[in-house]
Amino acid sequence: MKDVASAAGVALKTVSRVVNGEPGVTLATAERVTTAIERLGYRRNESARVLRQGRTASIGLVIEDVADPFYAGLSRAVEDVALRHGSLVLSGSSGEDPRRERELVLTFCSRGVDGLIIVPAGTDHDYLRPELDAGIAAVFADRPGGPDADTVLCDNAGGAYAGVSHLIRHGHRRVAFVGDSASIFTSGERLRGYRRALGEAGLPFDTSLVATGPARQAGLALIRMLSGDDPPTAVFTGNGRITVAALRTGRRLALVGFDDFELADLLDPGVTVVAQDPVRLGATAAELLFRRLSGDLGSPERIELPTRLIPRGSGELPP
Amino acid sequence: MKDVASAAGVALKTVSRVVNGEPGVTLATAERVTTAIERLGYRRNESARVLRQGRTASIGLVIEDVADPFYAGLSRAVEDVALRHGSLVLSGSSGEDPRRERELVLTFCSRGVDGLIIVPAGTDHDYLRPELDAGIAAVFADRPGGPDADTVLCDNAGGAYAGVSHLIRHGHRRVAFVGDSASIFTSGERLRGYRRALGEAGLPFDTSLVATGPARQAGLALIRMLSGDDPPTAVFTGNGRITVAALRTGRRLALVGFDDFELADLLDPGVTVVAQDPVRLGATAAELLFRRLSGDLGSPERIELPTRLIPRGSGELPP
DNA sequence: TACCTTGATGACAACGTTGTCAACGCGCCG
DNA sequence: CGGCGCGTTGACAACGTTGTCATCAAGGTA
Repeated sequence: MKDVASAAGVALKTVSRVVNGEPGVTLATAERVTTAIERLGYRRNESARVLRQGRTASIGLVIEDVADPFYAGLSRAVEDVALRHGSLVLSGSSGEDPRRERELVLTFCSRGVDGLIIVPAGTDHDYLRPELDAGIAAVFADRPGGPDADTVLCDNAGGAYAGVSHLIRHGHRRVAFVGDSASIFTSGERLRGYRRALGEAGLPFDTSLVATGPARQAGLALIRMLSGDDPPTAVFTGNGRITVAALRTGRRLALVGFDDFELADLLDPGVTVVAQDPVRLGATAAELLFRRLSGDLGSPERIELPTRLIPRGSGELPP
Repeated sequence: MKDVASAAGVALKTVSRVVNGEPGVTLATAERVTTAIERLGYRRNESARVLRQGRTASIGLVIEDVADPFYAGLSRAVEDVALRHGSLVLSGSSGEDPRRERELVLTFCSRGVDGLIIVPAGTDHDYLRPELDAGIAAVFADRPGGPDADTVLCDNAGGAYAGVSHLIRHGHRRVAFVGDSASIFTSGERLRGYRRALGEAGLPFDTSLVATGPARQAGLALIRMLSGDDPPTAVFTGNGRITVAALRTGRRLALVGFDDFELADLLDPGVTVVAQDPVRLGATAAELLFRRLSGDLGSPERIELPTRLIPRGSGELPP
């Protein structure tokens, strides 16, 4: 910038004004400056600008794994909203590791992000306190981050309730639940919906029909369950990866899965799912974040997005 | 930092030393400083550090669309490698728009990224010249960015050749090619492999068997082709989205698709594909970038990763 | 005792930008 | 013709950090 200034024969500040489109510069002067900028290939140093103004026009996004289609859709939505607000996105995958989540968040903060969108891996977010006090906004997505934090969720319990009820309506009395570790919020909620559906139908909650854990392990548990005596006649799977694991067992199962996935309709039978909308989730969280950033100081919001049951065949198989 | 210094009763520089683990500070002093840091919840301002040292420990990643599983895998790999090198990743989706690509790249540069990994949407990267001269490293991935730029590609032509030859070996004489717009590098290369396979088998190149364009449009073209007179007996699809579009035509097709996808094995028949390895692509590009960043000034490299034919049934159907 | 070495600590400038305020020239009004 | 206001421009400080160099005290040596 200094070089540009001397090349154009003006003061630093004038160049700054031109670069930022501030008023109070003659057309002729602006012209000279612009020419010099072109000629020298000058680009503003954003770090310095950030240092000076304290605003970075960037937000941090911490998710579990970009390679998971659910989070990939969410990412893209966040990115698009950020772009519309002139912001960049720093993103990182926590891989369900609370330590890594924390590390990412703090790194983002020290880089001066204006706000954060976090899919929390851990449950304790006290480490964020100083940052929040310092005015960094944060929105939690997919899982709650705390009682007084902005949060955007899917209706996990309701979705699971709808899916399991659907199976029961089709005549099933023994419906298995195969899901993620129950310590994960979404998984716990879905299990809750499952129990509620059973309860309302007057069916017992039978722990021998419940398997939780990582996808592969859950798949094995399902196989054991199916080859035991008095096996379930239908299965409700608690997330996309586990739905796929269930499909890989190779059996023709009455099945409803939580989370939609590409090609679900092309399988035989088509896979009935409870669909979430990751794009809407990401967009909603991002919009909320930018509302906060532009000064909305209202009390914390907790938004719950609806899910949608999509019947495709597997959920309508008789016992 | 100033506050910490006065709280601990030391000079600014001493705090800086402690924060950076520099030698030359008594244990007692360090202790006092650390305590003060804890108490005040101090975090180093990375922007200022960047401004001072000119190094940001962050790289920029420009891809076509994070929501596409191929790029999602690539992203995750880049992220992991960057993490291992203590770097952050700024990422953005260009959506095949060269203007947007340029905008993203320049924004990243002005934020002072140390290097870039670019899946180029455009063909002209002259706008990068000033940045490259300024010492920012760039690696192009999946598509070449220019003759003298580091590039990591998949063996597109070879993969397509293998896939089409596979169909021919199974008795097909009329093999259609349905792919992306031929102006996209990967698509052009795959078409080249297709022609080579035909040529080597002594089959004619028949333009009525070639359809290119966006997925939906290509799908429609395929349907027209199949219901014409003298239809193809087999189809080679040029990317994942188009493979899916072909599957959605609902016909039992002899089919080999470029790019693997989840559940390809669960369809009936299983879908034979030419698999690329997005994770390896991303990791290779990132490793190359970090090698450059750590001072490797060798001449530009062009790395071509192999593809792998995975027979699953659809590619082995007879004419 | 005087001098030198060593290690700890601090003062200060610099990175590139922008906000603040002053200076300057010009035309207008009284 | 003098003073005033306005629009343009520039000088300077500040953002928070780190690199450079100076300072200072303690301890060892001649």
